[in-house]
Amino acid sequence: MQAKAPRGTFDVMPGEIFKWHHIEKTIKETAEIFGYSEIRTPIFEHTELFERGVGDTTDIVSKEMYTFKDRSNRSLTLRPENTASCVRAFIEHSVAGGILPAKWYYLGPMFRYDRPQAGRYRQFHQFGVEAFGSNNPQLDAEIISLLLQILTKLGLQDYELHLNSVGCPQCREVYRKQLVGYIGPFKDQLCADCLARYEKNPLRVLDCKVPSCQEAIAGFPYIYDYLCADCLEHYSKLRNTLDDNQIDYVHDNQLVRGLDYYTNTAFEVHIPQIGAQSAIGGGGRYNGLVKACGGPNIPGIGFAMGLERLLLALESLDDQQYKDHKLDVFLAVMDGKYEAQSVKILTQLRQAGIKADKDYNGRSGKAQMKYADKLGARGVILLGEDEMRRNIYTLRNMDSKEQIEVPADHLIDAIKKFLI
RNA sequence: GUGGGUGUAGCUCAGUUGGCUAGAGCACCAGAUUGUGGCUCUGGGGGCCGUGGGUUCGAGUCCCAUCAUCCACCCCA
Repeated sequence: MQAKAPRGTFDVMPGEIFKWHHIEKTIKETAEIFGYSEIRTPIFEHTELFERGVGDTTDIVSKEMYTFKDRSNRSLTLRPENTASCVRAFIEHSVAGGILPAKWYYLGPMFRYDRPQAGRYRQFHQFGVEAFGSNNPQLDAEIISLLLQILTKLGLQDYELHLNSVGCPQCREVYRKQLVGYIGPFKDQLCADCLARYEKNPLRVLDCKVPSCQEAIAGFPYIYDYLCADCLEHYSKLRNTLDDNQIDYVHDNQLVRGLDYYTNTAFEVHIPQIGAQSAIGGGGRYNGLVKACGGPNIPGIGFAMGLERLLLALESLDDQQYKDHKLDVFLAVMDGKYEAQSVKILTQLRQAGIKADKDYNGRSGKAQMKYADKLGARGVILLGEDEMRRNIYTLRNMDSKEQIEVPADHLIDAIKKFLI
């Protein structure tokens, strides 16, 4: 039995949790300003949901899922992402029969069996949004804008937005056939990975980083050159909307997302400083997904954002601004015979909503002062022989060192006036 | 799944060509005259030297394996 969290997982200890609270709060507030409501789906789902919803040729499904059998021999899988679950919930609860678009957000842990490295964990956390029931490119722009606004609110400036369109099944099929024809003669120049991509998902050969592959495919057309009239219009409307709203982006012909269900808009936001895993968020349109999962023919769009990566990017920022005094007052008991009395006072303070604590380890008076200081107390209440006899308390302000005596009956008011 | 780096106290690290009871700083605890914090000084607790083998009179130091961790590939958040 070793005390060690499993590989690729980690604890967020109490001293660090304020960072998480801060980004979670910012994220939720922003999503709600944009009109998105939280949805919580199960941490595990039927394995089949991910196989169909994510695509069984993807790396995620083919080699990264935590899949297990339950006691009734059902095959279940810890969610590797949350879009498939949202689609399932959308269908299961017949949301399409209500007001559309349905605008949802989620926040929670995801699981992928990957080799850990900077910004990549086996249990990691994503924030994401999904909007079902509109194909309006303004909605694509809204989603991108939401993602960027969160980054801005958190104080992150140095991000890059990459944008592309992967077309619809019709124009992509035309392009795919052309591309296969182009690549065919150069097959022997491709790396082993690209040879596999050539068979399964030839578009992905385009963003291979192996130099020999890049040489082999140099000059080949991109999907952009094959977009049909509708897809091209969708893409230019999106770009116009972004331009109108001063959102900078880079058109990236090589941005081809790994998940099978994407149509039209694809985007990624990178923060290069955080390492090789620099994609802090990414997403796109998935107009065929709801139908593919057995629902009505309803379009959708969404993105996901990695919270650990967000934290990495935020690490350079000043921590202090998020920290607060942990305690309003510390109750220092200078004489052991008043221990019982101190517990009663503590109870009153806490009932009055004052953040208060005391020593439980028999510290001396001096040590209690040190302890109060380390706990970040604004003030200390001194309780000893003198105070008990005169029915008062001594109140010390830890910042100003000022000390006053207050009648026992007025303790709560005095604390609020003197310290808070 | 592949490659490289690293594993010594809670944390950051020293530890000379293998050789006495394994060290420092920070952190923690206790003192520095009687009921008072941050600075300073003094003292103290705490180490299967990642784990398991091997070489040797002798291994923290060398060799092998294994695990973990970090970084990169891959993929992605």
